[in-house]
Amino acid sequence: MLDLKFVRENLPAVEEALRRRRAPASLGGFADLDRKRRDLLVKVEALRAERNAASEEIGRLRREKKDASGLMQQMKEVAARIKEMEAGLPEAERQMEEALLNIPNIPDPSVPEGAGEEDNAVVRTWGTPGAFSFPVRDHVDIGAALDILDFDRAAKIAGARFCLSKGAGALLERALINFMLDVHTREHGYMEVLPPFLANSASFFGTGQLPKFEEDLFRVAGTDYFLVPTAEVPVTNIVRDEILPADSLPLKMTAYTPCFRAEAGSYGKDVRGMIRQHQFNKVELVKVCRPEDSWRELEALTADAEDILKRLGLPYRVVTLCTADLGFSSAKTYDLEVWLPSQKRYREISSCSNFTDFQARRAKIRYRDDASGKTRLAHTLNGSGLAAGRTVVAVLENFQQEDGSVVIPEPLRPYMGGMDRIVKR
RNA sequence: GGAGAGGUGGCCGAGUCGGCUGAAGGCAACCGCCUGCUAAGCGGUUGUACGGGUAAAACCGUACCGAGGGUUCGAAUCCCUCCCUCUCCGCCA
Repeated sequence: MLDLKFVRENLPAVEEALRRRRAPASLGGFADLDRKRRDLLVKVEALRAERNAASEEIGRLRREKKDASGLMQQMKEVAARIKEMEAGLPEAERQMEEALLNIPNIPDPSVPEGAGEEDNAVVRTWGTPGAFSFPVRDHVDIGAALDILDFDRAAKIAGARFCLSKGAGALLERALINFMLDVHTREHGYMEVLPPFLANSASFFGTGQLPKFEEDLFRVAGTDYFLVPTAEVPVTNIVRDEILPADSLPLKMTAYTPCFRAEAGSYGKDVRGMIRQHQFNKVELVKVCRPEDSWRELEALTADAEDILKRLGLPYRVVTLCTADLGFSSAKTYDLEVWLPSQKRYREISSCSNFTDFQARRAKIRYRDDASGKTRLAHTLNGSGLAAGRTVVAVLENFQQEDGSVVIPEPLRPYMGGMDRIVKR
C-alpha cells in the first residue's frame, strides 16, 4: 500500500507509475473521493469537538451540583446531528481504502519499462548449458524411467498439477531442501523458521495477496484460513504490527514450506511435469531491514539464492523483471532462471524482490530509529532460495546421462547417504 | 468439545459508584545535573493515526484502552456480538 499523503501529493507520478506498469487503473476519482472524505471529516470533527466541550461542561456543572439539563437537551440534538453525519464516513473511508489497496507499488527507476516477459532485461549469465551427445529427455520421461516421479498416481490421489515423488526422487528433493537451508543458515546468516502453512486473511492483506488476488489462493472452506502460496506470507507476517529495535535489523530468515497455488487462468500452460503445480516445495529467504539498506540487501539476497545454483552447477541467468511483469507489491524483482535442456531455454526458479515499505505499511512493520527515537516503516524483501520442485527438474534434466541415470551434484551427496547417481532399481 | 481467567501506551501494570484518564505507577529510552571513568542519585522529556494549521515548526481538533455494534449530553469503565490468548478437564499426532 502506498502512503495516502504521498498519493495525494504526487498523483501524476503515481499515474505515471501505473502507466509504466501497463496497469490501466485510473486514479481519476481519487482526488474527488479524497476531497469529499476530508470535507466530511472536518465537519464531523467540529461537531464532536463541540459535543466534547459541552460534555465536559456538564460534568463540571454536575459536580458543582448545578443544573445542566438545558445543555444536555441541546447536546441531544448535536448528538443526533453527529450520528447523521457520521453515517457517511465509513463508506467514504472504505472507498479510499479500497482505492489505495488496489494501487501497486511504484517500480524503481532502474526497472526497465516493458509490456511483457520479452522486455525483461538479462543482467548476467552463469555457467554454460551442457552439450548432450544423445537425445535429451525431459524430467517427466527421466522420472518415469527411473520410477522416481509418478504423475499418474498423483492425479489419482489429488488431480492434475500434483506430483508424487518416490524413492530417490523423494530423497533428492528432501536433500535439496536440507542443503539449501544449511547453506543459508550456516553460511549466509539466516535464521531458520518453520512457520504455519496456513495463514489468516490479515496476514494475506499484510503481504498484498489480498484483497486483489484471492482467486490465486486455496481457502479452507468455512474458515478465515488460506493455504500459503509462499513462505513470504507467514514469515513476513512474523513481525506484523510490531515495532522492532533498530539493532535487530536486518532480520534475515529462511523457511522451508510447501506452497499452494490455485493456478487459476493458467490452463494449458506447463501442463506437463512438475514445473507448474498446485503444491510445490520451496525454501524462502525473507529480510526486514532499514530503508536505506534495502537495495543493497536485495543484491545480497539475490546473490545468496544464486549461490545455491552455482554450488549445484546449474547454468542460470539473472533477469530484471520489466514494469509489466513486476509483481503487485514489488518495486524491483530479479528472477533467477535455470537452464532446462529439454526446453532449450531458461525457466524461472527464483524471484527476489524488494517491496520497499509497501508491505510494511500494510502490515505495520516498523522499527524505532536510534537517532530520532521515532518509529519508521521498515523495508521488506524476499526471494526463493530456491523452488525445490523446479530444482529437481533442473538437476534431472541437466545431469541426465545417456544410460538414463542421473548424476547427483557433489554437494547433495552427503544428504543422500553418499549416493552419487540415480539409477533404475 | 466442557469449565474458568484475561486482552490497556515500546514493555510491565493501575483504573474507584460512567465525567477532572491519552490514560496513575514502574521499567526502558533520551536530555540535563552530578562524577576522574562507570554505576547509583537528582531534575526533565518521550504514543500512534487522521484532519486543520505553518515556509517548516509551534499549535489546534478528532479518533484509538482486542474488533464491531448499542445505551448516554458524555464510555477504558455499562450492555450485546465476535476474535484472540492463557489455565484445567476430555480427545488426539
